[in-house]
Amino acid sequence: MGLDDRKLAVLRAIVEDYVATQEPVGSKALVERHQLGVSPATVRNDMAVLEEEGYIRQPHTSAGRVPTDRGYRLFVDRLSRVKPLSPAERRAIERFLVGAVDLDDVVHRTVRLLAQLTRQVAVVQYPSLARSSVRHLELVPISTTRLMLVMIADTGRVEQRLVELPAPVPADDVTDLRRLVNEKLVGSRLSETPPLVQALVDESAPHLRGAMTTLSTVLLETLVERHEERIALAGTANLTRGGLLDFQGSLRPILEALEEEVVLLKLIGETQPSTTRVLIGDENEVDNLRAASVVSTGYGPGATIVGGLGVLGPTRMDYPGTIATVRAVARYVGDLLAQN
Amino acid sequence: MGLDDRKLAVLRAIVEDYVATQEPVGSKALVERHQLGVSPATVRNDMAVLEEEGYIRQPHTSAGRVPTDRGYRLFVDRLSRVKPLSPAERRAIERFLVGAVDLDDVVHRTVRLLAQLTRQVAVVQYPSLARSSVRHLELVPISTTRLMLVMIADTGRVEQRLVELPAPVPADDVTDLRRLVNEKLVGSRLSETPPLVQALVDESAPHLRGAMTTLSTVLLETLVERHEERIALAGTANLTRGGLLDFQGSLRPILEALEEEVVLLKLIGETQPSTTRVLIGDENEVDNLRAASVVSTGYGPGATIVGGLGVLGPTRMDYPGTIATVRAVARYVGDLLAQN
DNA sequence: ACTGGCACTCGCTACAGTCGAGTGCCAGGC
DNA sequence: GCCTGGCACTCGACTGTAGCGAGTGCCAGT
Repeated sequence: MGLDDRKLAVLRAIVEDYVATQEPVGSKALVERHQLGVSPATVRNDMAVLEEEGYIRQPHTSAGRVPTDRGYRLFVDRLSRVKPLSPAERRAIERFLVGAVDLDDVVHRTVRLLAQLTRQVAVVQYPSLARSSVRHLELVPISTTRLMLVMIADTGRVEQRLVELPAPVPADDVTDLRRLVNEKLVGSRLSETPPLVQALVDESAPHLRGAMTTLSTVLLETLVERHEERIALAGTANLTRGGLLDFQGSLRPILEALEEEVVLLKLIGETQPSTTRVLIGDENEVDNLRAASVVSTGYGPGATIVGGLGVLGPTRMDYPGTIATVRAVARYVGDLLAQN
Repeated sequence: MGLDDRKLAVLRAIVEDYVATQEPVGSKALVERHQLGVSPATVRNDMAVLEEEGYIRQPHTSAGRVPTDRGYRLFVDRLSRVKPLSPAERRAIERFLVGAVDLDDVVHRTVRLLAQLTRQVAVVQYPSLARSSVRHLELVPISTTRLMLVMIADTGRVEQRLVELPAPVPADDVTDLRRLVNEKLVGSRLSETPPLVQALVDESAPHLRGAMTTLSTVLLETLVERHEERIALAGTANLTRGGLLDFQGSLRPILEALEEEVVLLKLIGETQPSTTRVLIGDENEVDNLRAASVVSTGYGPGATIVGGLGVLGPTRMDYPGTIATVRAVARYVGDLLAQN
């Protein structure tokens, strides 16, 4: 792969121009707009090599070049520096997140902020229950055979679920149940809960066992499992920028994918390390999103990660800028959670 | 306005054909597909009158006719009967809603069901807090100066909010606060709450007054006000059916409108009587939605209404079918809530 | 190894011509 | 008086042709 420095510079120039203009870029325009110090003919030769290597391609024989997914990949990995945020953006972030009163509020503000700053579709995962620990469990009697189970996590997340008891349970027993589950479970991570919950059932007094069993089932089935991951979404209207040129003319598959929580979680929820993840076009496992790119990262108080957030846009996006924004927002949100 | 029966029949035929084919309909095709018993020439004369009255129009001089918003309005008001649901649809509704475990679950299932059946964008408002009454209020101490206020409404809705207390409050006082707010507020409608809450502050013992004041503020400000209305949305991908022919080629304004909760509430939240409301194109107050129609209705246990639900689609939609589906789903959801 | 020149490709636009669906109008018939 | 068949007309959709120009690949020359 004889990709000398100049060829890389050419690739970078192509990506930058194409992202800016949304039009295939030719050799002549390239030398005019960037100081490459060589003639169009030379650039053409370089382009031929780049095309052969699969970094760029020609939409039509007589058109300029367009980066391929592979080209964007190389650009992101080796040719771009993360743009520092403008002071204006910095201020926007701070102003937007100050005054959040609630976890719900934080998440909603964040997703809107992210959509607005990047001008793309923003996705924010609520702090994952699997990565939270229990701060408090509350049992509220609704009737003699129904309880409302409310779980408050240390991340501020609150989940509730109706529990149908197999038999009527008197108020005193509810008090006992409440005390028991709190004694055993408060402070423990939900992902490590199953054995604890089992022990809870085994150790409870006979007259509580029936209620405790259904209670534990609900806890395990609905609160611990992935099913209860939550997602906030904003900025879908941004998909229509670039008037159907992006996404090869059909928003349909994208919108469909965005309606599936499972898909969204896959996109932004699997961020383990604190690095920012960039998925470009094809690299995406979801078929519907092969015309899109995703920039995502984890967030959380301090160094721990409790959830993911990111944005989705056309492969033709401003990667350095987007990456910088996503990171910055994640950091601010993490700080906000840390104060909690 | 000399709109005799035949002219109305012609209008009905035009609407039905246009909705089915999505193409301007001409006089010849009309007499072929409907038994009007007259010749194309006669139909043409009728069409000329209908056009003069503003019920239909010609997109181009040499094209067929297309209904105007006014034409759809007349069609909906006087020319269509509500289609009975097919047994298949009936079954789909039942199957879909059975097994809902939670209010959240009910709402999510409902909105997806509605989107799927009507093949349009579905919107479901959570039971309005203003129309609910308090079943229980729970105060969970997070720290000495922070409480989590959890409100459970009789509609099954659960809202929580963090309360920052002005001064540390010992556990015993929290118990007192909990008892007081529950004694006073349980059973009352939230819309009628303000005086009760005020009384609560006035009557509380001096050492509780500070905490009670902020508590009441939170109750009033965030739980009672419109701000806390919630909305579920599904089926945005359906906007892309009809490949950009609907919505005059731009989804942008629609998607923007759908991101604004306030707008959605205006659309479906203002349903007072139990009748189904149909807003066609221009009739809509939201500028962004002047190319769309909305069919909405209220739902609730029995005859009371606790929230709204509906669908949004192109003005060119199957009104009778959509109206029938929306009504049926609303009724089923109401029944489901009544069982609660 | 780079550059200028040149022939070539091919999409885009404009233009002319044809086709046909659909209309409006009018004279004639029930 | 209302309906009908006929006829001339309009105009969008489609087709084919031609010219333009951006952009390329290649080659010979420095």
